[in-house]
Amino acid sequence: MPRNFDFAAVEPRLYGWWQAQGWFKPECAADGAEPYVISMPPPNVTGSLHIGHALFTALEDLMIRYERMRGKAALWLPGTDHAGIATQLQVEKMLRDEGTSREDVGYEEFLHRTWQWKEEQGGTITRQLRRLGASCDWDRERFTLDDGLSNAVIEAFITLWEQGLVYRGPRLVNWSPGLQTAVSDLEVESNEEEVTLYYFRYPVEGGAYLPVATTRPETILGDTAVAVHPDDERYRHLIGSRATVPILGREIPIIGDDYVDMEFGAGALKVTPGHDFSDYELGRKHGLELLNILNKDASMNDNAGLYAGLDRYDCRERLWSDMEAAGLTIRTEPYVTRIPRSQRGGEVVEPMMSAQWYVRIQPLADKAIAAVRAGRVKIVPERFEKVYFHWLENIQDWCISRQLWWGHRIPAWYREKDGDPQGEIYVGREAPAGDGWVMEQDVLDTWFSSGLWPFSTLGWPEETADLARYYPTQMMETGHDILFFWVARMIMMGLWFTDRPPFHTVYLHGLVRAEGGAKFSKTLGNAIDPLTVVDELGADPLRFTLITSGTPGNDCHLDETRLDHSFRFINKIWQMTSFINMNLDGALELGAPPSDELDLPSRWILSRMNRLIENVQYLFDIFQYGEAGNQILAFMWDEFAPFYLEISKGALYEGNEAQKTATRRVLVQLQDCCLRLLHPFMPFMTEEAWRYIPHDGEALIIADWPQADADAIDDDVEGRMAAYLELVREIRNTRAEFKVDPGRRIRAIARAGSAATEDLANNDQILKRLCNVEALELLPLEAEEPANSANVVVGDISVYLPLEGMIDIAAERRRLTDELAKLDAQLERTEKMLGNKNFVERARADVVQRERNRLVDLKAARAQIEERIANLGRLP
RNA sequence: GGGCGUUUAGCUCAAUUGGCAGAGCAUCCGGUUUACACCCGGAAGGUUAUAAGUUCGAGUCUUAUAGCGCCCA
Repeated sequence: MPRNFDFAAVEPRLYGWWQAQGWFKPECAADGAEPYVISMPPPNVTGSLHIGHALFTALEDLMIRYERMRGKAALWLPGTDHAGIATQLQVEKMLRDEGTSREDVGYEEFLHRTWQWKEEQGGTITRQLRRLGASCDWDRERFTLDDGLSNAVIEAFITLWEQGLVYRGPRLVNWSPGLQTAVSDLEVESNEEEVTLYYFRYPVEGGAYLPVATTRPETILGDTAVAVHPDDERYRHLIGSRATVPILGREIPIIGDDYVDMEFGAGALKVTPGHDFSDYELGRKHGLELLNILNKDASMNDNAGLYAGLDRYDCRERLWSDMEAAGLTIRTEPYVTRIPRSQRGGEVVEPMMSAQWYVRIQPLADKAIAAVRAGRVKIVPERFEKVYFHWLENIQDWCISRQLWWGHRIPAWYREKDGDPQGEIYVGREAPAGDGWVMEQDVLDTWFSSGLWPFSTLGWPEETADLARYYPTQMMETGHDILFFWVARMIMMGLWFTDRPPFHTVYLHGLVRAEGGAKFSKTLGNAIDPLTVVDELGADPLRFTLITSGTPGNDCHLDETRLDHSFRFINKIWQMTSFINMNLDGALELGAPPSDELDLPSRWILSRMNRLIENVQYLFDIFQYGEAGNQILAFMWDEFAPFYLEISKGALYEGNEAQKTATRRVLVQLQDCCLRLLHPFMPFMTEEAWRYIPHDGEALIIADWPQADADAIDDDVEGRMAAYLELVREIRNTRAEFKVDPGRRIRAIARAGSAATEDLANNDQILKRLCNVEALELLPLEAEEPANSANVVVGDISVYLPLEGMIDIAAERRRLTDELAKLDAQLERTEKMLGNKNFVERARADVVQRERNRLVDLKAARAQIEERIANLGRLP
């Protein structure tokens, strides 16, 4: 067995082997196995792997490998998303770099170039997922723009149209001037920014003025009213009069509405229904004219009069200085408000009137709410259900059309009628018969196709065998940041089109952030590149770190030192395997011998192991994978390796054949179990290490998941062993305190009498191997206590360590007095608890019993130490 | 403005129904002990943000306050 785990050589070899054997496919399970399916959240086809992808890969592969080991027909279906806006932006940038543009090359050529780009870049991210060990069924890989999925998108759109749930019409939309497309509410991010608040005078008929404040003066040109609060003593007499739009001289009404906030600005409100969502509502309520003053690139249009053609911000400046000259300005002041920006381009989005396609979403939302309420879909952690309900209960119709070129083209045709080029609309797979039909240019929101993902990838709307067997899926694992974008829409669309929720459980992970909560970003240079980590440390440490660093739903702040720790853990396991491997001798019967043939340490460690299996099972059941990983680590690093494995050297090096064989069987059993439990966390090292210990089966990836043996769990054995290990710690502590050379083997003497002491003497390897003492010597009860000794007490066990020439009586007395003080403090606490009638009567029985046992132990230890101090007093 | 989360060791995070607050990293001391120096042994480090309450018992439950973060207006 190699001295170290050579991850760079092993990882590709094992991955290729697993895949070639067909173990990533659900068909490798036994006939009739229950399916377990995860649809992979499809990454952007042209993207490359970042730490967020690594997190979902680690989690989903863990789930899939776990269920595969449990005998399920496990299917992790991979794929990629065409990611309309993101990809189009990338290709446009490429064209810009070539000195050309989307418009210059034209529609056909642009699509051609984008497909070309997809072919070149498309394999990158899926290759990178493989490096992490993702056990996906690559034969079933899908792409949102492939034929099958495009067919599903068209089917879904036409169905919704026929059901009257898709409509087209002019609405105020979030318009992205740079991208020249509408975007949905969700794609707009509003954050507080420092801007300027402009105070100015609205001339009113009769020579008066109304003071108004705005952060967007250019929209004055689109005002169609001024509003004041009907209770406002200052201005209410003006309701019904007319005001004049500055510079343009257009007359508009002054209206009264209690929507106006009298405290804001100067108390009066300019109303721009064409470029503000609140004003739009106000305008509808009051029957105001709706004026559009912007072109699609956010330059001013003819409605802006002499400002036509100016960019929106140039116009703002020019208009303000013209108003200043006209004496209409009051003042400006710094102001903090939320500015809506496009999630993709980062530019300021303008509300603008535009004809778009919408989904009437309420009927779909109602079903989605009901499904979660009824528990047909479970969201982990549960608190996100509230967020989900709140969003769906206040949902707005979904704007699904985008003025992009890259995406699913909406299957609609227009024909001129009564002078309106779009007077007639036809929706269908093919252009209708007759002349003059022109196909819709708009494409669908990327999330429209993503919403169909769990069933479109399995063949829907065709009734395929895969759809029948693997739908609905079991688990949807994704980030909580796309709960609305994606998860809610999948649930809506799944219920609507298949009448079943697309998955049973939603597991939401958090964002991976840098230390201190900073966002990872390339520009900040604080990004951890998963591929660099894989190159340097291997995939396993990255996976283990990501899984054990977080809890469901919470962002995790990734501490890079944990990567090193995971790497060292993996080395540790390799070394443990290596130790077992080199102490084998020929064929070995698998499984531990029956407990009555085992020594105390073996029964102890098997009890601990089975308790671990129980705990891990419980934690997996409640999706606490991180804690499960940590518990396995703690078991191996804090119990198995430093105690059992060390103690086992006694039997292996000095024992008889029966002892050797029994110990080997226990060691192999332990390591086999740990490797199985860890396989979903760190598939490569565990698989490779497993080959070096006796095992049953072809590969760990398809080995059985461990089951706890409740009969092996023995509280009595664990209690006895815990006391001895406590004694070990005390002896080590004492040695350190008296500066005994770690290499020096010392004597240890106990007086016979307690059963525990004799039990310990029968297991002399414990003290011998763990604190470098000779075998425990037993003195008769009536014997004198050994001279010049330090004394160590745990419960009713008292051990003397003769340390000739090293013991300072005064120091020993001080040490024992300190010890006594500690014991007294604990005694006081325990006695107080047990003296409390309420505690004894009301606390759980096992808790009370534990305190009673503690009291007995503490009293015994105290008596021993007191005696010892008294004896010290008699020494010269 | 409404909602959700969060605040635990210097840093990053744990803590199964409420039952003696734990890891890793960093720090200090000591070690080439035949699986591992990618290691081993020992030490130090905490009024669990603050204030009340419920309870025999609170990091955990309730209420209020403050800081930080996210979501929705």
